[in-house]
Amino acid sequence: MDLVQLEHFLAVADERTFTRAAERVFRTQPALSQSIKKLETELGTPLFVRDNGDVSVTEAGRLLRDYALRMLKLRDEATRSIAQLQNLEIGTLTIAAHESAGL
Amino acid sequence: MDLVQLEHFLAVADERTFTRAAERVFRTQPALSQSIKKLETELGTPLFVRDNGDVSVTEAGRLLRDYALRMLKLRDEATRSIAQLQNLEIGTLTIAAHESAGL
DNA sequence: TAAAAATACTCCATAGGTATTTTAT
DNA sequence: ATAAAATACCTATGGAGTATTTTTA
Repeated sequence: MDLVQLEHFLAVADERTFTRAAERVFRTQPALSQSIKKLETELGTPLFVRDNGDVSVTEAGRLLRDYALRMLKLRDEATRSIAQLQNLEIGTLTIAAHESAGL
Repeated sequence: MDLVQLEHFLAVADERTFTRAAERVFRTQPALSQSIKKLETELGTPLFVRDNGDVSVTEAGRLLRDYALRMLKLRDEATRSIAQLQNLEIGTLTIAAHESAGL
């Protein structure tokens, strides 16, 4: 299980078709099918039911969806707060330059 | 950023040397150095300070550590709860077999 | 000098693409 | 007959290994 697989999984869960989900994550449909299949194999259970008309999420899929959303949200938070920290550091440097120039 | 990189990162943060961390995650030292470097490049900031004796985590590293722990914990939780769901389903199937046999 | 980290390079596993077939309505 | 998913096959990227060179305590 990795974060890219989880993005693929969420795309299919949301779009309810592999083709549309593939567009959303900028992959081809076969690539996405493989990605999902690999995840299902690793977890040992199907995440989607394909036999009827459209694609629907299984009970295991419903469970995973919640965790996936939380993990991806944490990743985004982490990225943003680290970027913000860098901005703060740059800001501090600027002020320090001002002060030493003034003295 | 992916979950494997985060495991590598946590190993270095804990062990405070790339060599020991590499053993812990069953990789070679150069592989681990590359893995960390790639993460640092992506985040645009160093995660460790190497210039003194041992390896210590930077401010950005301290931030990331918290998120990494939470993400990996969620992954483990997800895996376990899906596995548990499967056990429940197998249990249900067994009972159903019992009942239909009994009737 | 003796540790550990960085660098150079090589290789191969696999993620992802194209082409095609199968499935279902 | 059409649209979507699965399958087959191929290629290229990059993750990880071995060997070696810095680095620093």
